[in-house]
Amino acid sequence: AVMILRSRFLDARRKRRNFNKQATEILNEYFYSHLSNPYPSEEAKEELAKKCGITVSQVSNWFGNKRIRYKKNIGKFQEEANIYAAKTAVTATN
Amino acid sequence: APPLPGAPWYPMHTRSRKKRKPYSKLQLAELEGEFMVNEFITRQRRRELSDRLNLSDQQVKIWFQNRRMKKKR
DNA sequence: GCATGATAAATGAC
DNA sequence: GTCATTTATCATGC
Repeated sequence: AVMILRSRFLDARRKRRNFNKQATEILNEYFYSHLSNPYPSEEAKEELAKKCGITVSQVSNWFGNKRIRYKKNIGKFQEEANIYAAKTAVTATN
Repeated sequence: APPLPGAPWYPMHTRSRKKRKPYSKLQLAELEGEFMVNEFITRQRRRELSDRLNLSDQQVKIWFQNRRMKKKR
C-alpha cells in the first residue's frame, strides 16, 4: 500500500505541461542550427535551461525526444527545419 | 538554400537492440521490495530473483542500476 | 486523434 | 560501478 502511494506520487510529476512558445523557439533554434551535431554540452544545456525557464533535465528530455522523432520522420520536420535554417546563422562553438 | 542534413549524427549501429518491454506489476513489486532491503544486490540474490521473476540476470542487474539513478535525481 | 513532455527498459562509453 | 543516451511506452494537452 505504501509502495502504491509512493509510485503514484512519483508518477505525479508525469503530469505534463507544454513549454511556452518562446522556450520552444529557443530550443528549436539551437537544434536546427546544430543539426549536424544536435548534442548540446552540459554548459549549453544549462544556458538553454536558463533562457527557457526550465530545468536541465527538461532540456535533455526535449533534445532526446526531438532527435528520435526527427530522425524517425525527417519529412515531417522539413518545413520546420527550413524556417529555422533561414533565421539562424551558423555558430560553431564548444 | 543549404541542403538539410538527414541524421548522420545518429549512432547508426542499428544493432539488434532488444525491444523495450515494460515489466509486470508483480515483477516491479518484487524488485522494489528487494531494492528496499539493499540497493546493491549480490550476484546470488540476483540470480534467485531473476529465476523467480522470469527475468534474465542481466535484466535484474540493469534494473538495479536504473533504479539507483532514478533515486538519485 | 495526434503532438508533446516524462518515464521505463536497454545500450554503450568510461 | 555511474551516467548520458536510445527507444518504446505512458499520460496529458488540445
